Amino acid sequence: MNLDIKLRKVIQEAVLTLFNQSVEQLQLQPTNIEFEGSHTLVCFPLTRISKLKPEETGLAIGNYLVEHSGIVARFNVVKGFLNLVISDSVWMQVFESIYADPSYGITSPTGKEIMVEYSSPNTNKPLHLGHLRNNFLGYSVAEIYKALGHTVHKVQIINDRGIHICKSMAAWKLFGNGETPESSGLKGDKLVGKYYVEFDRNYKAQCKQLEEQGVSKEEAEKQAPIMKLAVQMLQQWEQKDTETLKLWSTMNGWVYAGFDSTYKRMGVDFEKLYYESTTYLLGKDEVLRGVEQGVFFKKEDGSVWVDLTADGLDQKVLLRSDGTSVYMTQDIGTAILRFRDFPKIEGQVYTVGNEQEYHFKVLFLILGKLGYEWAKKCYHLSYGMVDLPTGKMKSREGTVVDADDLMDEMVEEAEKQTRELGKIEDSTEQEIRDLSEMIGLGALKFFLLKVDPKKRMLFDPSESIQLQGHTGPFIQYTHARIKSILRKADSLNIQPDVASLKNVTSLEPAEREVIFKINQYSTKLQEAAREYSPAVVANFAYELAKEYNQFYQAIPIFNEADHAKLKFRIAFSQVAADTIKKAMRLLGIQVPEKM
RNA sequence: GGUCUCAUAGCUCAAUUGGAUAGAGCAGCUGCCUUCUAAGCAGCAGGUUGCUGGUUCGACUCCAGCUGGGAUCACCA
Repeated sequence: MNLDIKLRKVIQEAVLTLFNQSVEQLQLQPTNIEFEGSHTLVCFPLTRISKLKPEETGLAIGNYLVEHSGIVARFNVVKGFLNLVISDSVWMQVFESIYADPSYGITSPTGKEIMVEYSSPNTNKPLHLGHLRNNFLGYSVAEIYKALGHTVHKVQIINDRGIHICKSMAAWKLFGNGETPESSGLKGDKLVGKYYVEFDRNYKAQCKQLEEQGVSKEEAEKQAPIMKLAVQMLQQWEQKDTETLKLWSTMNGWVYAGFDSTYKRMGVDFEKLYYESTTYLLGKDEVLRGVEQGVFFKKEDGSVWVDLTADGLDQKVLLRSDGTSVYMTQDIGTAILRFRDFPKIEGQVYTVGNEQEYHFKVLFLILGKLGYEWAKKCYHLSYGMVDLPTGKMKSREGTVVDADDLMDEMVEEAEKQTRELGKIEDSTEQEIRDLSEMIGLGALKFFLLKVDPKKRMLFDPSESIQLQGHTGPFIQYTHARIKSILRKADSLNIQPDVASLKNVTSLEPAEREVIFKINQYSTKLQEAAREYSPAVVANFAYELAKEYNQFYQAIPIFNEADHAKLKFRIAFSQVAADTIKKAMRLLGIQVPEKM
């Protein structure tokens, strides 16, 4: 049984015995470093029950625990805080149970299913820094839920339809001269992105020219020939014009090939892809059904609305007067379709930036009004924007940080530092490149995941590329370091086993700290899932690595004369490395054997 | 303007969800490689938690107001 749970139980027992009353909630927290002990009971809330001063309450409980618990060796009371010292034999038991359990931290299947949506880019531009945060977050949240025994379906919706892709198509048709990814050597998404920029450039020039001829701004924006072409192509697309459809699917195909290689490098994956072009009509029936049921209403011009003023929001349009769908309509259809495809899922997690908070509030309310119980189990994993030192990323100002370029830079920097440190002399060129890839991506992922998803964050390229300190590579390094010890132990034929652990009766403070951290793993995992926050896992991995390094620096392992203790330290290092690896895996970060 | 949200060391982030003297990293300064990997460890310095009130044994955390950022409120996606 988990130590914290055990401790809570005996404290509850103490309170019941001493004060003749039961308590549900106990405030148990880690002890501050300046006091002796590992667990601290906050006594203030208990004074109502004990009818004693906080100090006296702590003293009474402390004495009881030392005498009856078999867990607590001694204690001290500072103000209203009862600091408990857990006996080393108990710490050893905790360690032993983790060590002996090969599936520690892996929960058996719960039978619960959820869906996680992430990425969901438009198909007119390459992926950028914002998508990286999105992808790493969504992927990691999915992995965290999997680790807790849930079945998770990773999906995305691809916005392959609409005026944005038609803009790229229009520009390509006018200026492309048949250019392809093959002919240009450009990645497909980059090529299509290039024509999107080309569209914008020409569109602006045409607008300006028209305005100089005396046309009003609004009129110019409509009349610009290139825009007229894009709009015309959208209409032709909707009329299923063969030639337009062909170009559309060709260019989208280029984009998907480009995205695929980027996703592969990022290490993210999807079980199923939803395409807007195939789902955009599905919401319409549901909306019309809603009109019949009276949850929506129709205006005189034929447009359909939902009234959310009772929920503190306003009225939203669901179908245009010409009967066509809006974005919201599509999302209604897609959500319902997903629950049909995966009938066992309890809910959905939408990994989408916080600028769409209002949209999802409305979406979930509407799904609830349509009578879908699962609407309550839908969650918008809303994350903050990634800012640059210069402010927001603006495509028109060319300040967008491209995902592929950024990964290249990070890996390049990792390789540079790896070679400078010169620890890899016996490695092949290929091994150095693989290692650099692992470190560069580890740095990037950790950087984006260590921050609370809800908060907007700053990406300063010069600082973000750091590989020391509170970073992924620091943790990767700690893992590699431990592996080096394990290799040495193996070569010395030191084989740790459960039996020899029984002969270890005392622990060094640094060892206790590491066991304490490792013991927190499952609690942290649950917290991360509850909060939809990989940052909890990231910071746990960092703290564990930090604690281990302190142990590593303080205690030379192989100098130990006591053979049982030596074996324990090898076992202990093994568990630390495994836990680091497991935690990092949930972030999508690999750890090396050597670095 | 309405609604939502954020503000913590010079910079980037934490703070066990109301608990002790608010912690890390980077940047700066000082030590530690003849011993298991110095991408490390130890230490110094750095704070009126945006401001003003309130709630209570206790507030970075909750409430109100103010200041300053950001988002959102389209028959756009």
